Amino acid sequence: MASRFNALKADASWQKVWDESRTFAARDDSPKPRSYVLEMFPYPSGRIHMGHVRNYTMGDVLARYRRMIGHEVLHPMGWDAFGMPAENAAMEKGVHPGAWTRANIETMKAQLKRLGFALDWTRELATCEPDYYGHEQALFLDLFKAGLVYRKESAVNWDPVDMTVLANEQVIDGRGWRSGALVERRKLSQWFLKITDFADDLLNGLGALEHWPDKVKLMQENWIGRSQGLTFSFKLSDGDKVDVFTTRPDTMFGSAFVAVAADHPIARALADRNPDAAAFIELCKRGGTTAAELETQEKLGFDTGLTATHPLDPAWQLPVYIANFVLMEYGTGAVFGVPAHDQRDLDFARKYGLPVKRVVSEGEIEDPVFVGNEAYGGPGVLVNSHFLDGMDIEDAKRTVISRAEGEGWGTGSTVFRLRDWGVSRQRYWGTPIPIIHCDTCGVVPVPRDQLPVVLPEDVSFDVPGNPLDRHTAWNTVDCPSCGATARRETDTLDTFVNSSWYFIRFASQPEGKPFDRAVAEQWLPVGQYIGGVEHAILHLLYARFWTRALKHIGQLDVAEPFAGLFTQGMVTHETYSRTIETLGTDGVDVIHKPLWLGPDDIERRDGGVFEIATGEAVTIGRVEKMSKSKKNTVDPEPIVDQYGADAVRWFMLSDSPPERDLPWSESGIEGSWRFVQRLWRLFDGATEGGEGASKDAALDRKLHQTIAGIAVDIDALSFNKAVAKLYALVNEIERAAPSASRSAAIATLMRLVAPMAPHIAEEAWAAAGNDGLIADAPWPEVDPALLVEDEVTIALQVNGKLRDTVTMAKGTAKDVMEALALANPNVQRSIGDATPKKIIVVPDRLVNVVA
RNA sequence: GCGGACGUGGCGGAAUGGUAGACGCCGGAGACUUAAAAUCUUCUGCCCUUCGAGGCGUGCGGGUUCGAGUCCCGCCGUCCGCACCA
Repeated sequence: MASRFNALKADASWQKVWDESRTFAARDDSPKPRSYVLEMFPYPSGRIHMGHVRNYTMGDVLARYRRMIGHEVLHPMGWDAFGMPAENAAMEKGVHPGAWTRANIETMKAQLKRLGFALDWTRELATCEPDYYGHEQALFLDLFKAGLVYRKESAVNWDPVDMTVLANEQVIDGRGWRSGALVERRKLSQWFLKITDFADDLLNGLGALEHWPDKVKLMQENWIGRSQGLTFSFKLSDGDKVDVFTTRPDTMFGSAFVAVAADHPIARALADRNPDAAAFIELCKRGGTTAAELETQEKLGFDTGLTATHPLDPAWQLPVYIANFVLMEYGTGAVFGVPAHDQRDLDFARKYGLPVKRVVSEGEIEDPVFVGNEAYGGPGVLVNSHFLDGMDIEDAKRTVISRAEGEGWGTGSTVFRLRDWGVSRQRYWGTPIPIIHCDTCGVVPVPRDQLPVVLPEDVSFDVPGNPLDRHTAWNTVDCPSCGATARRETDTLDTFVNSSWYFIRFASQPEGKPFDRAVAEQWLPVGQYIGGVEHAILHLLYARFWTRALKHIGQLDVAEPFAGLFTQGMVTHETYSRTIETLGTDGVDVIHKPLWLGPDDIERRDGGVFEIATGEAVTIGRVEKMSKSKKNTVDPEPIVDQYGADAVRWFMLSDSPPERDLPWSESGIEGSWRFVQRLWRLFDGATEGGEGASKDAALDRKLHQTIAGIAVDIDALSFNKAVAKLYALVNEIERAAPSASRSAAIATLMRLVAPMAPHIAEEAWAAAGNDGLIADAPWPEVDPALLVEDEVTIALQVNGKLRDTVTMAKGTAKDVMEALALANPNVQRSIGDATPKKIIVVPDRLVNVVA
């Protein structure tokens, strides 16, 4: 008789079977159609969290479903194992980063296994092992040889807490993305990858990514930031010249000044002989870079005393300023100011009393004197602009550019916001950059036969900074070129380099080289990539670049690494807090602030919520992303212990659309657990023999509609809809009287739930006497004849309002429908004395009487 | 400031321009039980009700349409990304 489904026991036994039979190992030589399903690999921080569970469950459902429809599926897992937390742990706990990382991997791997993911563990990799990063070093040298790697002295973002350089992308509001410390500017010799060589291609390539979210494509587009315009020269009064870039060459006749960045060569030259200029430049550098500071920061300038000759009017001299709002990193580091049509220029002009001349008019206004403090940037017609007068903006741009090119003082040009990728990190726990610095030979690549350059194990973290710098036994080497004593590069690679090609290594991992081209090309691109939207720019852009770079050097012919991308929402939870009083920094003021409490710290009683430890009343806060700081995390492991893997997986897929946030709740997981038990009661009952040989046509139809429906939903990653359809099917099976149809439906249901709840599906499959694994079973076939209803419910409307519904045979003739509608008492009552003016009949849908 | 997404019951959310609220959660009532748990049945947008029905409902205001959650215009709100990018 019906027993309980023992999830703990079933989970373990089926996981063991899958493991031992290598059920999910992908075959490189398979003749089947291929599916590469990949979720962003985790950083081994210690334990898995609900975000991982949700991410990997989604990928798993897709992978298992694709197997069932006959694909050879590659669904691998590995570890993004280099990074700063390991070094932080080393400093705080005195444990070696490698030992810490490898222990975390063991823990997390065991946790992932308990969720029964259909992963090919034979391809597992960890980026911190020499057999991964050694190949990365080889690829780095290939790119170096191809001229895609260079070294330059540059101002870098220095994180004073983590004691490292950060990429621009890792600076958020002027603070380090990890430490939150205010970033300083420093000059260091750094390694760069020439991502800007591919700026155009990276931008254009977005157009072909049909299965990427528009949002992510747009974010990348904005990040790459292509601007078309004119780059041209001003002759300066000292005989020098200055190049500027503008997207508005049409406004040439509205210019009032030229401004250069504080670190522009002209500014630096002036500072050498003018202490006031030097002081101004210092002032500019001190300015904060946060959004709030920038918004309120005044536009400041320093008059260099130089003048610039307007290229279209030799008699016209413009003052040249050093200005705090001009960026050296963008364009040419110099601009010409058109105050009437650019807000920053207007602010600047008003402050220094410069002329403000209107050159674009949106209507009747043609007065050259521009009034007000709001620049006009909209459409219009050129005015006060000599030969440009009367043209629209685009015409005027073209005219000025062709004139500049004809006269030789400027060229039409494209400028990108994207900068080259600085990959040097002054850290230990990363891929050593395979370069040797020799006093005589300069920069010398490590010879291939000396790869991998392995990280030394014996390092100490008792002082800040990079331990590799202090490790002279490691960093002192003979120059491969001249044999003299030389020094190893002690910078390591940004961890984003590790994740820029791991998906290629998953597809093919030979021993002697990074990948086998033919094998990798069979699997790539990744068909469906799933991960958090936080990687929309950095990781995804770098991986796209790396793929292009490999293509450029002839190692891999793949246009894009990820054909399909899905960004899943976060797992959220209520927050709990009570207010505590604490003294402010002055030691006097009393500040009220929330003390966050965890879900296990509180209890609900007497209609309220209280802290268990103190009995104090607790405030329920907003539902937020699970985070340690808000203490609203739920550890997956005890949940799996209590409810089993299938219930947890089911909950992860239920209710919320996968791209939106999923609010974790106790009642939700209990509901999922109840459903698993409901399934078991059906499956268990089915083995007792399906009594009756009768057909149940309605149930047959429902079953086949469900098979077809959830296939569509899974393909679209609409797991919540697939789950709802399964609930509806189960409801109907439970209500149905015993019949052959019902028994068949239950047998089919096993396969329908197999991608989502694989353990109970295997258990039921085996109990029903089937051979082999349900994981290897084919997806049920759909009988197309059963997808169409033979009866339909028709809505009867009067003036668009629903008055009744009637059931009739599908395909009922229009005039019959109309007659039935007019004969309907509810319709008649609603029409009353009025005469129908018009009757709309939509076959198999509705009749609308307009009266 | 620029760009984007979203707004539907107490909650998560369904809905090719055609019966709004599928499915789940919470909640109510009942059955089974000595009792509880589990399970099952049933109700569950709001208002009004003479129990036949009716009215109102998808952030707000307009519009297109026989018909709008869905399309168009204008607001409001929430969230996300970028941000002195010339």
